[in-house]
Amino acid sequence: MTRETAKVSAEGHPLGFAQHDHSTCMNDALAAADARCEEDGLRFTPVRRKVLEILLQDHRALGAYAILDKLREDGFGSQPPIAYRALDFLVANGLAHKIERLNAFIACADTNHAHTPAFMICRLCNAVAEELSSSARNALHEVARATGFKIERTIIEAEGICPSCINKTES
Amino acid sequence: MTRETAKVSAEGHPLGFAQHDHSTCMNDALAAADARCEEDGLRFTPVRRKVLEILLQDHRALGAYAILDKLREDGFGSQPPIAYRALDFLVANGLAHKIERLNAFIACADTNHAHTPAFMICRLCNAVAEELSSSARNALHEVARATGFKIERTIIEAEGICPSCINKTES
DNA sequence: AGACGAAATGTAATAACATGACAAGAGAGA
DNA sequence: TCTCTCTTGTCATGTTATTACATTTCGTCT
Repeated sequence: MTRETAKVSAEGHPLGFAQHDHSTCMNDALAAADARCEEDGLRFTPVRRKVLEILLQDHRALGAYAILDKLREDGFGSQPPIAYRALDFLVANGLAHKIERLNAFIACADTNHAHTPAFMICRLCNAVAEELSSSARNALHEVARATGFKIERTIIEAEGICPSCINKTES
Repeated sequence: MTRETAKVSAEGHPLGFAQHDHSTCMNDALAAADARCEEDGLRFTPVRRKVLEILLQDHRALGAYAILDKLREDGFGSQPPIAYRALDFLVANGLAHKIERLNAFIACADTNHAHTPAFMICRLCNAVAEELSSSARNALHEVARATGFKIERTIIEAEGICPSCINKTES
């Protein structure tokens, strides 16, 4: 996987590797974010909203600098901290996630619950699926409890090939 | 956690957060690596061996540039690819692991088995414990199978506070 | 409304992490 | 020895992330 394809890959079905109504999903997510920020007294400022829009629009993991490019196009500031601060806010409040394997960010697929999901990353099409229930996290917590380690955050990512890419290579 | 402490932190008990006989553990690991490379027809060259020694010596996660500094001190080349190539070799052959959360590398704590362990990362002392059995990985594989996703690599890391740092903050 | 403190933003500079490209050297087998 | 492959040395560059500080915006108190 080159860095280039990581940034501009044109394929894949990120939301659980399944097709969906994109404009609806975007509007819903933004509305949910509005409601959530309102409720929690968070300031959902223009940059923050814009970054979330960008992430939702692309619907895949995006590097901070890719986001920064889009911000610039839309007349926002273009220095790295602009993007990183907005991303910090979104991640801190569960509206987006960081994919450590890719050093990239993705909009949260389920704003309704606080969660630390698992991710499945396709190395061919760069689609990223968010796995919400994740029994893996529970398993990890059990191990930690046995060790006396206090978990504050879990990072669970699987890298491999998504169903749709498996089909393509088989044919 | 600053980048500085990440590089030179002086405390912590990385091997499962437990104390151990360090020189023995280092010699054993190097001997095991020698044997393993011999067996598999791998070229365990001086740079590669040196990088493994550095990782074993520090016994914690080390960034590529920290390793590079030590290589330079020992008369090896000092350009980034020197370190990255050796690290690639070690990681590819299970002699070291990359901690994605830290963009850093750590010597493998159990060279005898091929494995993809889980890691517990203390954000106070930067100790990293390797968890070998990891039922979390099994759970992840089950989820993937249900989805039709083909896992090639798993990344399971927990960030939090290790037992010894919990004790310190309590007192 | 005016003053104040906290939070957020704008901007420059720099640090930290990682790869590409190509030349030169070392080892294994014909 | 020739040659092919793997490894190393080196320069250059690309990518990701933070520090520091000035400025603005926003809520709140009076």
